[in-house]
Amino acid sequence: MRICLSHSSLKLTVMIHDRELRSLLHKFGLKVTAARLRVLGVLVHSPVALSHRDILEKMGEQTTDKVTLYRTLHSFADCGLIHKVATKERSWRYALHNGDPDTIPHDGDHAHFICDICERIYCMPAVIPDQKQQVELKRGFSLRSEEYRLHGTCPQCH
Amino acid sequence: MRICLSHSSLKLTVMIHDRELRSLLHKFGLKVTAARLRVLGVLVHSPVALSHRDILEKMGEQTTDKVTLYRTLHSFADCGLIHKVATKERSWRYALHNGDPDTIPHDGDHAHFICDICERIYCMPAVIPDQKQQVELKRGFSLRSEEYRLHGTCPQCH
DNA sequence: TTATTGTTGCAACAAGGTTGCAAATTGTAT
DNA sequence: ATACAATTTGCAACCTTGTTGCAACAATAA
Ligand SMILES: [Mn+2]
Ligand SMILES: [Mn+2]
Ligand SMILES: [Zn+2]
Ligand SMILES: [Zn+2]
Repeated sequence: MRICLSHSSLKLTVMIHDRELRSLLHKFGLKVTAARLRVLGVLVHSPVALSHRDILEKMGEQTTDKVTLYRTLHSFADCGLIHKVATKERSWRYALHNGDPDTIPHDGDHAHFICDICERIYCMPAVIPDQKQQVELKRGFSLRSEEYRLHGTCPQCH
Repeated sequence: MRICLSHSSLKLTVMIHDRELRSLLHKFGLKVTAARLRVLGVLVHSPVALSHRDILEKMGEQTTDKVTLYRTLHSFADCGLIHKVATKERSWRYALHNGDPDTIPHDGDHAHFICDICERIYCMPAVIPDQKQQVELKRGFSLRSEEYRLHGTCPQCH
């Protein structure tokens, strides 16, 4: 089965089968289980970030319990295998962190762009507070974390 | 009853009673009803943004049905009387738009700072995408809206 | 192979929010 | 003041997203 691991950059295309998925789990220090392989399989084939419900539906026959899926997604996100992005509607989307891992670290604060049309989620460079904001921060605000989400139309949908 | 309408700026202090609340509702084109007066009364006396549950609790005796409260908050937010700010935990907080209305328009995109300690929500100046982001946008992304939330410690809690 | 530890499925629960509808209330026109 | 149309309210039922506790089960390491 042929799939594109990096849909947004369209740089590398690889064969993915059980073997690859197992080693991916290994690489992130996760035990290899049937449920995790199935969930990872779904994520790896999706160019867009999926909701819990989306994933459950895409699993079809091979479905898991919904709680197991929540727990699986948590462990994937905790170890950095996937990222978890909040939507406008206050629910979560999950996707392989498929940008260039060197330029877009999973754990650092970075912005996400969500396309109103195709719903694709893009990682954007880290936010650098502009001058005005820096002024505000100097007035006695100290920053611990931030969430920056951009909505609009992506290059593919223009 | 003496309350401070603008807690964050601490600029003007006014008497608020039924009369003022009614005219505030009028000003925003809303029918004056008992429920709205009661909800507005709670919001007007709070220096911090409140959740639906907070408001219900603060209404005590004079409580309304929870659905009525949701609907009331929606109409307040729709007409710009209050603003509705998402928290990290994916729930909503409601507060009078009590910054300087000239510098911080309700409807424009602006950032919110939420204090981890006191939970106060501050409106911050509009976000100006930094250079890197502008580059990304020029690459074919077009921006329609954004949500920018900052978390940390506010001046009052230092 | 077995022991240890992490993972799964199930049922029950919880928060936050919405829908449909009948009854009550508001603003307005007479 | 009265009547009317249009909104608003309360209630019950429902929905979505996500969590908890627990017993059974499976993956790894010794
Ligand atoms: Mn990301
Ligand atoms: Mn605001
Ligand atoms: Zn798109
Ligand atoms: Zn504070």
